[in-house]
Amino acid sequence: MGRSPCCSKVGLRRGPWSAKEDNLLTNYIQEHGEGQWRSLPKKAGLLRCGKSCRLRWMNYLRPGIKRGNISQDEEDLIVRLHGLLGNRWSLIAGRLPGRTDNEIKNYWNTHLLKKLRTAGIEVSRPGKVAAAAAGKKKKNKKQKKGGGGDGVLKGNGSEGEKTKIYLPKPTRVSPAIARVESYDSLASGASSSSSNPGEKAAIYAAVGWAPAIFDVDGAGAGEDDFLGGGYVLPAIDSADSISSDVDMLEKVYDEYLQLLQEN
DNA sequence: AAACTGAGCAACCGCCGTATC
DNA sequence: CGATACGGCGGTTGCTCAGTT
Repeated sequence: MGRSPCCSKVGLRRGPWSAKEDNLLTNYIQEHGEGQWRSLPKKAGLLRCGKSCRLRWMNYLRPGIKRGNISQDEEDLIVRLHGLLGNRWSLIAGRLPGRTDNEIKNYWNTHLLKKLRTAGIEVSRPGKVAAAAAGKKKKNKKQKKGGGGDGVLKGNGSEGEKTKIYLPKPTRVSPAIARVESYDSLASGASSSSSNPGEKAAIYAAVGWAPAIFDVDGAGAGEDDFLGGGYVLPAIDSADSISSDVDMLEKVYDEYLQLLQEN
């Protein structure tokens, strides 16, 4: 389908927002509510494109936004949810009140990836993002897309095709997820509408990371390691290592179910 | 003190799915 | 039923600033 650019860009401001622009936007939205982003800038007297306004509002001006100081709990949750959902930042953000997808994405790319790597944990990021985050960005401008960023949900593996996988519908496969102790302690009292472990694994499979996302690094991270060790991506080394502790699985699964319901 | 380097983060870009016409 | 608008998402870029040489 054809689709015109969101804005003509002609005569529109770009770059950092000024306090005045923030005010204009905030005031307008407080009066008229969100939505109609395309026409909003004009009505609000902003020389910005609608997308830019939306982004600014969603990420910074919206009431209840927390900035910075991501707590250990939040960090743990991010890691777990990332294991579940992959780079679905908006979903992850949905589980962290006051946090935005952009912030979480940035935090992941700048802090967590580094932390995981420092802990000897390899995080596979099919496509190119890994390079950008690890070795530090720049270059390769405009090789965007087509390479598929998110290997977890957008399939693709490492080549160019796009095989998109949408929110999974559970189907049965055999459970196979490695236990990661720290996650037991992390798992916050998940409800237990849960059920069949096989079904759970199926969901992981459906999301695309099963069963390899969590894989205990044999050498093991000690308590001081990130998350107490255990978050190891990506490869399944063996079926043995993904033995059958379903405890963590159940908890995470419950969360995941909630996620599905919420969305 | 200046130049250089790298990390962090705000913002942009392009694509997608859905709604509407 | 196709075209377009819209909202949203994830990946990437590029500016800024702190740390290092």
